[in-house]
Amino acid sequence: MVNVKIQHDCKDELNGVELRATPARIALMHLLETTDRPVDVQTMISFLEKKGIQADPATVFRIVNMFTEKGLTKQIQLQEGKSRYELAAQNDHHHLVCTKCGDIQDISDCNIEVLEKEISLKKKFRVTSHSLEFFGICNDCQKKTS
Amino acid sequence: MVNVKIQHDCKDELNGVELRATPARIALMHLLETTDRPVDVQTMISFLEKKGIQADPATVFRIVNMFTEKGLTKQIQLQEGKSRYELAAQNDHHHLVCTKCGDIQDISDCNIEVLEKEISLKKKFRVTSHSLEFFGICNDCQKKTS
DNA sequence: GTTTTACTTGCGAGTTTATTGCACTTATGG
DNA sequence: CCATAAGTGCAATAAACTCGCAAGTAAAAC
Ligand SMILES: [Mn+2]
Ligand SMILES: [Mn+2]
Ligand SMILES: [Zn+2]
Ligand SMILES: [Zn+2]
Repeated sequence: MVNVKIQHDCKDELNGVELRATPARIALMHLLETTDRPVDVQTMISFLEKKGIQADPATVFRIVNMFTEKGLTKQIQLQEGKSRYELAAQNDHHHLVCTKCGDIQDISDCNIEVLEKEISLKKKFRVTSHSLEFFGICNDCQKKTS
Repeated sequence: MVNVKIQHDCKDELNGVELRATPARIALMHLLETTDRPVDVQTMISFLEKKGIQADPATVFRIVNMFTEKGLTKQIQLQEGKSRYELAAQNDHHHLVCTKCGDIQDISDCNIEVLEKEISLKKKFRVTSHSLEFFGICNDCQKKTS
């Protein structure tokens, strides 16, 4: 009974939101499920290439837009002039971005919700989402002599 | 003694950071000083045109980069795929971005510093800056029947 | 006030990120 | 297996932004 669950192929996730399970989409879902940081389109293209799936940039842009539209992924922008994508299933969290090595870490348990409520009341602004990012130097980079 | 202080020409601010006071720079400093929301490059170009100063986009991009480098302005990105700029002299604050009309309001007094300290300790990440934006529907847009 | 010089700008070319139309291909349901 | 709707590749296009270089100008030196 070893290896009964060989490796799921994301077919269900994709068909579940009325998207066809194409090689590129399956591979990208795997990538997103196994990566601990938000992924940009260029990284996706390289990843697909390594897997033997050549995909046109236009296609990958269309895929991530679809994924986001269907609620599979969340699009985030970390002041880089490009978008990154991560699974929407993850609970609300934010990021630590190292301005030296580019490392991106998740942080949770920021009780921003408290702030949100204050804003709703004080400013009469109906908050639907927020983005909070911290920039600085990660632990590793602090150790490096530079 | 009316109108003794005609209208200051930002020459001091500019020369103070070793930048020459050119017409475009002076006009843009005025714009930034009198606008209550972060300004993007296209808006700057239109503004200059209205003032009779035609400026090449490359020049305006260079100007805002210089301003930011010299510490006159802060560059911010509100998930729009482009940068906006506001005076760095303003105290630390964040923004409410209406996803309907594009309105941008300032918010201050978010004690993010508390969070920053926690992160420094827990994650050993040296925070140098942060970005916090709330997206939603502004008061005016809530009233509109849509 | 004129000259000098370093700083600025305009222009053109080029890069990166992203979108769109259209013909061709493929996943999916029957 | 077939039909068809959905997806993809390719080419064109667009917006944001950068860079080199020649020409222009602000500021300082005379
Ligand atoms: Mn994340
Ligand atoms: Mn502001
Ligand atoms: Zn780092
Ligand atoms: Zn609004």
